[in-house]
Amino acid sequence: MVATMKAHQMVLGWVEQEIAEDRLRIGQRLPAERTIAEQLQVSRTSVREAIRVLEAMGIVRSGVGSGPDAGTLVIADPSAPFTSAMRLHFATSHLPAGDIVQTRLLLESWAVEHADPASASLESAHALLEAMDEPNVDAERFHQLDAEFHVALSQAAGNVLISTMMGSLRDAINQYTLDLIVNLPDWSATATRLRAEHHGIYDAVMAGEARLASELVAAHIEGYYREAGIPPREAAQ
Amino acid sequence: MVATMKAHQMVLGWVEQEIAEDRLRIGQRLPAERTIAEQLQVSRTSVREAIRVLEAMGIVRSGVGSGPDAGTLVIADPSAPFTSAMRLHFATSHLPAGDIVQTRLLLESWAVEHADPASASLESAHALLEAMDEPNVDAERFHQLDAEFHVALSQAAGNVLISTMMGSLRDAINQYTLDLIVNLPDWSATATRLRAEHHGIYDAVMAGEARLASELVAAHIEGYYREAGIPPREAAQ
DNA sequence: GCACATTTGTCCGTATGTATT
DNA sequence: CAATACATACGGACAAATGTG
Repeated sequence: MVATMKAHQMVLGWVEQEIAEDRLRIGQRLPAERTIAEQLQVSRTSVREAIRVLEAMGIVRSGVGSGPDAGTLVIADPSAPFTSAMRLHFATSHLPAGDIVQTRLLLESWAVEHADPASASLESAHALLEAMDEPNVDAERFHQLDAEFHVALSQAAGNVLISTMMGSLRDAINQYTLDLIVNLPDWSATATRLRAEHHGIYDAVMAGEARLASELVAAHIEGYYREAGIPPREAAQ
Repeated sequence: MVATMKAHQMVLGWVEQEIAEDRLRIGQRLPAERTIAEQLQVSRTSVREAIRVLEAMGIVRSGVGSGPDAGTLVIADPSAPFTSAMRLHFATSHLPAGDIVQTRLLLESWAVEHADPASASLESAHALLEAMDEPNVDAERFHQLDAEFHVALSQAAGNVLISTMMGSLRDAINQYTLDLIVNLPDWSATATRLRAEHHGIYDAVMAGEARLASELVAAHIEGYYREAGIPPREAAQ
């Protein structure tokens, strides 16, 4: 069992154990690659492969040179694995766009319903609303602000997992939706509608109208994707 | 930009492009590591690092030798990145158990509410029910069957993303909950209750009582974790 | 059964770039 | 301006697995 385990997986297991038993905390640095290699009796190549995987998972970050930003240190970026992996799986066409939209709908309507009106992230949401209200934003810029608005909104519920997933899902189909949105017949009319809906959602959240906010955001997302041509599988919630 | 990009990321980008443009499909093999290295003008080490990352993402699988199981071939296992990354992030203590439970509750109650009574996965769910009804299953075995039952149940809604996430979330806190369950004062009584609740949920799904099934499963999960000592942040749904 | 080719797995040595001291 | 520490990257070499002739 242990003998047949690949060398880099041994390193992965070692790091996981070190973290689980609190010998490695966030912000701390891993030993140098050569040191780990010697300790675990594997080659540096294997250590590097493991570090690459951990990097992709958002568990560590490595930098060259010396000093505070150098070496390999433990971080906590839960969004990293979701975003990149989701994009690739979506590309394989084995993850239907409809499933992604449906999931995003579920997560976001929940998040909005459970948002805390006093949350700081709602302040950034408001700032993004104002930025989108500028008359001279183009479709692409609007789309980006739109994405940030939805993420900020969903952070107000205080569940890092849900807001992280939400953001990653949107990223995964970002290009997909953008391609369709910029080709809309009447972008100006669509933008006006989206602005009004955003304000309606934001106001409902701030007023503590949880149920209404949830319904508004669901309708907003459904309309958005229906216009973009992604078939909504069924109404979530 | 391109010049400063790390060598293995170039390989990752290349693979993603190959997949996105449909030159690389599921089941197909990547060129040999040395071939890729030569094509992209990077070292074999860099190619291997990229393959390790893709492997962790559940995008490829590599085997030694020659033949059908050899080489590096494209697969589609969306659960891989979730399960492993979730476990590690949970270990860093920057992903609260309450958030995980809350998310699982949301996903599973949705899945049950949207389950198709005619789905094949409900047949396996029924088989698992019967296995759990055996009087001589121990706590650990019961726990494992329990986990499989919930996954099978959530697959009946037909959204691969949601059932995958659901399963991974349960995996991430699997050990956590198991440790507490096996130390229950009266395991026998708990098992009896869980059995009854499982049957209730299953029957409601089969009868098309979506709303009821959803409420039952929510109560079931909440009770389960309350007993295990994880503070439920708030009722989801 | 045996030699051979192919391909991943693993390791080592070495050179380079970066940043602190 | 060195010396040091570290990740990055490359190429060569051999082992192990799995087929084919």
